[in-house]
Amino acid sequence: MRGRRDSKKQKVSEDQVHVSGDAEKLQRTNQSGLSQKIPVKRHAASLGKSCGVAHSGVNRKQDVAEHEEGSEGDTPGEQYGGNGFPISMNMEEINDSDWEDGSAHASKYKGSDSEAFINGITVELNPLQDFSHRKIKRRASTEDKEVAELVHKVHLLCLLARGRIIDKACDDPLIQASLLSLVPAQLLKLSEIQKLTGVSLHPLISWFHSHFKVTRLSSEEKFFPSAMAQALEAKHGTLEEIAALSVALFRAMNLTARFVSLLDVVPLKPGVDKGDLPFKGAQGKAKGIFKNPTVMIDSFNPKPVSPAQPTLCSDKNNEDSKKLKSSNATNEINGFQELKRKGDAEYEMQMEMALSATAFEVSEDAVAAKATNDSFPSPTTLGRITTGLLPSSSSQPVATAVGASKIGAPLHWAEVYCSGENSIGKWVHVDAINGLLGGEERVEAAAAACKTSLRYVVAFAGYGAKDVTRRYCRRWYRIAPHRVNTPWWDEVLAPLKELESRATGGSIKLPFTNDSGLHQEMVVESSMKSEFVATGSILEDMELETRAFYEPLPTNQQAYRNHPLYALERWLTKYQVIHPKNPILGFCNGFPVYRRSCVQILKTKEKWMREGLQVRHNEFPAKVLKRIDKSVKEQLHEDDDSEETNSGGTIELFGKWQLEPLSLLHAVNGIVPKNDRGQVDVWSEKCLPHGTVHLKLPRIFALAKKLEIDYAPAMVGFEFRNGRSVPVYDGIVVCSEFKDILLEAYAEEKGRKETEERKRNEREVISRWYQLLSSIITRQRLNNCYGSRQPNSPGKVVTLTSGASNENLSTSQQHVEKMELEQHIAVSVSHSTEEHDHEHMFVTVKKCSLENGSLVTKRCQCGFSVQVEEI
DNA sequence: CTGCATCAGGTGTCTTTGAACCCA
DNA sequence: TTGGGTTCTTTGACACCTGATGCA
Repeated sequence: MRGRRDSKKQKVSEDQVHVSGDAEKLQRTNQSGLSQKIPVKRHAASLGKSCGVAHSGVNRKQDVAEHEEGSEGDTPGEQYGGNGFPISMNMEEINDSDWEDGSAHASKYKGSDSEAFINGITVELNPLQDFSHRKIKRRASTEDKEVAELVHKVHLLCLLARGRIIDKACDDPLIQASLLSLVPAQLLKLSEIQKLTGVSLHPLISWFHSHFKVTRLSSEEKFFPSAMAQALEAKHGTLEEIAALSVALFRAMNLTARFVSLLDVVPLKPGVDKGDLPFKGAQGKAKGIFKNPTVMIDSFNPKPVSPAQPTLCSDKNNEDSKKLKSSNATNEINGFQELKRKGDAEYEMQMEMALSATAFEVSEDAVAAKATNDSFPSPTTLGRITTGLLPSSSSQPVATAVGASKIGAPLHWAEVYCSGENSIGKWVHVDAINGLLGGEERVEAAAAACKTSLRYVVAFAGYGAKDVTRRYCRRWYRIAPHRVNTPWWDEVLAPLKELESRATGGSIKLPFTNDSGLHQEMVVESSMKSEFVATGSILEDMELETRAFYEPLPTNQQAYRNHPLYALERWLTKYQVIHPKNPILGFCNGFPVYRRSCVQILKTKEKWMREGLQVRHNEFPAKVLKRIDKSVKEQLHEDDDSEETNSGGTIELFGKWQLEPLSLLHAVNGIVPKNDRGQVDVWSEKCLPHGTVHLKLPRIFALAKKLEIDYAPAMVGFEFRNGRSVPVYDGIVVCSEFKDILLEAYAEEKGRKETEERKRNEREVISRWYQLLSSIITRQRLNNCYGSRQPNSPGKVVTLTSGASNENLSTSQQHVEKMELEQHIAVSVSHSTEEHDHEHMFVTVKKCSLENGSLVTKRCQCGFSVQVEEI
């Protein structure tokens, strides 16, 4: 509670900061010599309110509320509203939207408006406040999250595309040939080694490391192969270029090599780890994601520093190593000896337990790698690059602290396939820039030390790509939440993986000849290629997947919350249970750690039934929950003795291991088996009782009832309406034998209803026309008797002004009839008016019988006729 | 300074089976 | 009188996530 109270206090304080902060804006914008306080007080006086002067420690919102109340309808209030923001604007909105974005709004109040704005608000400056440290936190909305994810994905795709471009450049035959021409002859023998091992690569990497330097962090916007060629010529360039050159060299020497890139993508979640945003330091130049992530550190201290200390050139390391010793408590000279922190011992023990429990042996290589870890430089050492060639008068933005911390993050390196490693071969990490070999275990730590999160490590070859992050991370559970959803990523990589797989496996390399200095690459595709491709790729996949099994157990309980492999009982939800409770992989703070696969989801019988499953007989609930429900409470009050009520107060949950396929009831003698409510729950077709069908036709229940066929309403789900969830019904369930009868009857009934409806409409139309014509006749008679010379009557077409005449004439047939009648009436009336005083004498000419009477057609000698329906 | 444990609040998801009244 | 249709009113418990805080 204390913490909560404190946070509330802080909130008030923040409000005060807002006021003061805006006062600062006013101060900034009110450059015309106006005092900061005087106008404010003047306005306060004009309002006659004591709220005028803000008093430190008084809630600003209260002040503003009072202010609004007092200024309602007043001119000052209108000024306030008109200059700052509408007076009707909710102050909460103002808090949320306006105060936070100081720079944007500051400009809004410049000029003549500023004074009026100041008049409308009461502030007091607190010079002791440090506004630069004001931190306004806003919870990310769903939209923010979606946007962040989209940006993350786009950035990822851009970096993938970039990697492919670089990879393609590594295959450039000219660059490869040029590189080969530089390599000493004795090193070229490397290509002849049948069973290549990491160790055999040492001389080559050493040579490369001593000849090529990283001198820039960001590349110019230049076509990459050209930039690479220039770097080759100059023997220095960017990280990307030098790493790509190393890959090109390996490929030129007929080694199977990949260009590997750590994709430093913008965070997946909004507002997370903003310091790591690759483009943040670019001073808003909005070109970050398309450039090297370390672009913002272009012009850090140009003091010439020796290149990265290679493991293989250890004599260079001493001095820097000493610096390291003092600067990085976790590292020692080339030793990277981890500090023995609390929990490390437990970690080691758990690691062993996990390994034994998962029955996976740590390969000798892993042990060897661990052993060789001691020979790698620290992440900080990795960060050293040569910057002496940078112009001291660079106009590039000065590096930020955050950006600077990213210097030296391992972003690009190579992987060389060493067939001599293991019995099946192995991809070996080769960082020729830093002279590192087999240092995959170090990459994560080095990246972390340089504030670069290791989330995606992608290997490029053959214009394809493959995610090899697993190889470089030790704690996948930490990375996984920061990666994009797996299906999407897999889908993106699938075609690229195929390309990569084709390029890196299955080629048999013949001994090359080096005639007249020109390297002849002879690669003969083996007839077994496809088999090897599949095997090699799958083996690597297996290797990467297997790493998950010897991932160490986290030492903190929190890490088990969403750990993909391990689970603690305490983090289970109420609908989860551990089953079976073995093996125990280890302990965390005394709590047993289980496999995630042992976490079972529990559901009620009803829920399982919806999935076409039912609980086996004599199975006890895996878990029983107490239901705290209003209705149950009420029920308990009403009927304390009922056992049903007692059981209704709990929820019995069952696990998947207690289930069997749903055995549905059978319809017998045309009777549909129903539930307690006299209905059938049709969650899916699986839930339909045997021998029944679901007929989804409107009002078919009425027909079933009429035909005395047994049926049950089909409840297909629920919808929330009027504050409660109500069942949704769709059609009925009847026995299969009645299906055809019902459908036929339904069709027949439908036809009958349509006919009935049509006849009814016709009768209605006729009736209305009769009314119309009757009124016309009456009108005509009246005209004849009393107003035959009225100006608007003679010779005029009678228009259909009757309200009834326009209704029910929607069909085309009716429309035609109407038009015909109009003509008829027009002719008749016109004719009759020509006869002046003619009085119609109707003679019955036609009589036809109807259902409820007869239709009589009467015609006058003048040609005017009417139809009269006699009932 | 960092990482972890704990707590509390915000947010989103899942839950779920009327009753009164009118009218033909 | 009865059965069918319409209208009324607009949950709340809980899991999960996140930020704040204290502690080692």
